[in-house]
Amino acid sequence: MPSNKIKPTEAELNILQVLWNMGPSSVRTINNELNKAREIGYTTTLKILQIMTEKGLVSRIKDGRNHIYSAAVEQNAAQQQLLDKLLNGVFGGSAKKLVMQALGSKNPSKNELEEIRKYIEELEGGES
Amino acid sequence: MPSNKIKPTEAELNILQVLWNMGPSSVRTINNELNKAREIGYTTTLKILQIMTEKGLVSRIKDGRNHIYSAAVEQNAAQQQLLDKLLNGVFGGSAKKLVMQALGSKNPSKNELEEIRKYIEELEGGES
DNA sequence: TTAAAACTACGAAGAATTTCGTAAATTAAT
DNA sequence: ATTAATTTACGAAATTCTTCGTAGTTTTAA
Repeated sequence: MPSNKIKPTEAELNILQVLWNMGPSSVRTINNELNKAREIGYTTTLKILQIMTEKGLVSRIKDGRNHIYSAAVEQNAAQQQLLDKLLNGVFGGSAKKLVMQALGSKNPSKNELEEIRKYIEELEGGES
Repeated sequence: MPSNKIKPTEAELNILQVLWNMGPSSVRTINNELNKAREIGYTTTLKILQIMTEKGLVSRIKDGRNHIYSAAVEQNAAQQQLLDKLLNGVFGGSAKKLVMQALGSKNPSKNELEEIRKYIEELEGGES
């Protein structure tokens, strides 16, 4: 298997989000994005990226004097991992509870609900 | 409103889980439960509980020389809070993606799917 | 060609979290 | 009654995470 356990810290997760949304990016770009939410120093972002490189959470290539960073963990894998943790951690393993709470608290559009309903019907058709 | 923001640390969350599952418990009991997963010293557990008391995450009463601790945050509130975090953190705020991934990866029973489907239909009836 | 600006590396301070040792008090056992 | 065991409080070490300053290099601008 490709990677072990994905356990990004808060700061690392913020950076991964940027990379997932924007694709491969320079430190400058990433830092600019992060600063939309909260002031954070350039070298802070750089440092975290260097740590993430060591951990294998991101990869980087040189582009002139710059580094271009990319997420090295799939968004899906991270989603799955953190979802499992939440599910077992606070929802006692009940996907139903989690799903219902997610649907209830956010208010998804009719379209989204429709898609989810169809998906459920697919699943129901499938197996026990 | 009763409480502000619930932001339990990892260790605190482990303890809350025990309290949610077992109800009000002594330090000894809690520590025993935690030790089923991983070795952890008695005074460590005690210390975390003391910190949690200060933060208002748990409450306690005296029972002879012992303290009996109870969760002071509702499981629901913690669920909501952590769900939001996951949603915004890794699912880009899309409840649909989260729900579908949760349904897809776990495999809920037909009964559960049925309940969820009904719930969705309720929601669809409700609002925009 | 010199000065300013932008970049990486690195160390280390600061903050938050986790861990446990020790002391003091209370209870239980011998 | 002594001793051993159990408990709470507390301090502080150890660990992890976040933040940034400084130094050195490379590029850009004047």
